Amino acid sequence: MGKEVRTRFAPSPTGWLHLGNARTAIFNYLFARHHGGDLILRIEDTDRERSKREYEEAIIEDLKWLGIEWDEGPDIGGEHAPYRQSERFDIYKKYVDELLEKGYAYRCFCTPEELEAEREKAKKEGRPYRYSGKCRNLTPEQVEEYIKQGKPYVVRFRVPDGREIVFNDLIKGEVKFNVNDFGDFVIVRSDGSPVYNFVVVVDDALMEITHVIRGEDHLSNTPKQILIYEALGFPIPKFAHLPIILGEDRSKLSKRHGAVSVRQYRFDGYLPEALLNFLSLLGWYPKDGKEILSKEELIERFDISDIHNAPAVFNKEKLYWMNGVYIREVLDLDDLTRRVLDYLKQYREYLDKKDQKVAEIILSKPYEFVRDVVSKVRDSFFTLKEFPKRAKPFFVEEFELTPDAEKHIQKVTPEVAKQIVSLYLEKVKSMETFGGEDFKKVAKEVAKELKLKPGMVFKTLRVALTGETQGVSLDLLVDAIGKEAVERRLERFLSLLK
RNA sequence: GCCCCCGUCGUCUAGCCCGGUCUAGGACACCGCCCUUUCAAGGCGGAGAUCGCGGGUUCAAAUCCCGCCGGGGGCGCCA
Repeated sequence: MGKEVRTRFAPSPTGWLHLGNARTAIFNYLFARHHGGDLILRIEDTDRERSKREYEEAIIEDLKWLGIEWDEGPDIGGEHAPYRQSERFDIYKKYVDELLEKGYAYRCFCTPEELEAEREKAKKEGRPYRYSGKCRNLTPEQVEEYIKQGKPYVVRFRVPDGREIVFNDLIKGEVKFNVNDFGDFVIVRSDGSPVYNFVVVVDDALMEITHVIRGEDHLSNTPKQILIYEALGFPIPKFAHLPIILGEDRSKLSKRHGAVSVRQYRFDGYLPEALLNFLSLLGWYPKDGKEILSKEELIERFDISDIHNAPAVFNKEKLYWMNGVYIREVLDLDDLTRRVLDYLKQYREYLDKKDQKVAEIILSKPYEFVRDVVSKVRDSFFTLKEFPKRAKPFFVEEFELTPDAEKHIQKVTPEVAKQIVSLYLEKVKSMETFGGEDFKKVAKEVAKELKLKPGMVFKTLRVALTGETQGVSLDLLVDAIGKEAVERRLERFLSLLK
């Protein structure tokens, strides 16, 4: 109670968690934690048509996955429960009654058709549409009569004439609106359900939210909300409107731009730490310029006044790079290995057919072996999804030659390839032990004895051992799979040549 | 149409509030070289922004003022 900072994230469960909303959640989280305050999760499901419980669950799961923690919410409760707006209708009703009683709101019996006509007319005359105020001054008797007749009605907020609303946005600075730019707006629908602009105010006030941090698309709603705060006698919180995230074509990021949900990135093998880090840097930058930051470092450095106020284009290339940094530099080996394994277990279906097979093999191998492979290839894959492709040579012995590999064999001629591989195999067999450090030495011997360029020998051996013309260092591969596997593969390759 | 927000390399941004140290710094992407059996990673270097445009103010402007242009968001019984 009475914490100095309380923020909230209030998604509506009409789809998966969108990157833009995720960033809003992150900023609310960072801000709250930086100030030792609380974050409240509230579900805005007043739109019964579009809200779905499964989306709510998905959003909660994605938020948790990202590493965001809240102190009160529908899943954990709290002293301001319930946290789903659909369960708070009684509360809203009380405040609607209060507004009605005090004259701040009134019942409007206009039909959708009438309103549509008003809108048309305004458009034709080239002036901005505003509700005419037709029902503004109905007498109590008229209202009673209409109600008795069973006429449906909405409740509208009575907007005072000519008021200028000024507020100091934490990001935008001083913002002014003239209340005449919008007419008396609806706060309760004809089906009795209250509308967003009204319920946010009631909830934010009752939940003692001190800082409302949300997307810039809500900026023009703010004056309406301030009017309601005032009418209800609630203290007005501080507002901070985040610049929105744009797609490559500089329009608001949406499905058209491809993957825009947190979940999609998860399926694509992104790490939550990387996504959190990246999203934090969209419109905000730490003073010391450090880009790779843990959650704790982000919390420590986060300062809302450093938020850039121009919209930011979502640059997936950089996210991709950053994910790679987390894979090769940030996570410790066991952690990384665990994540690779978990990913393959859970999201195998998102891999190519070929990679799915590789994934199965990987999952069948002992943990230590997989970890060893991960340590050897971690600087060459950028998403978890790419691991099977990169690690394939370590796991698959019955491979086919890629077109490039095929071409290479034709180029050196199958005869010479056979010579190289046979001689190499012979040498390996004659050795007591054969490890990564021997690989190069023996290859050079072979090149010398056959009077061939070392490069050609190496490439041929690569094809013989992996079926590919490029990939991990062969000494690392040999180290991991061991002498016997090398012999098996070389023999198999020779048999393939026949 | 009306209201509001925004405008530094292709992109994310530092600097702008408190004019000079900015011949505008960093990161991603791009190009080259090095390392290397290949790819990747890594190291080094390069190219890339007359700070949207035009006027002022000033000895001096990315930084202050004005106008314009451009981009975006909002104008619902959606949130």
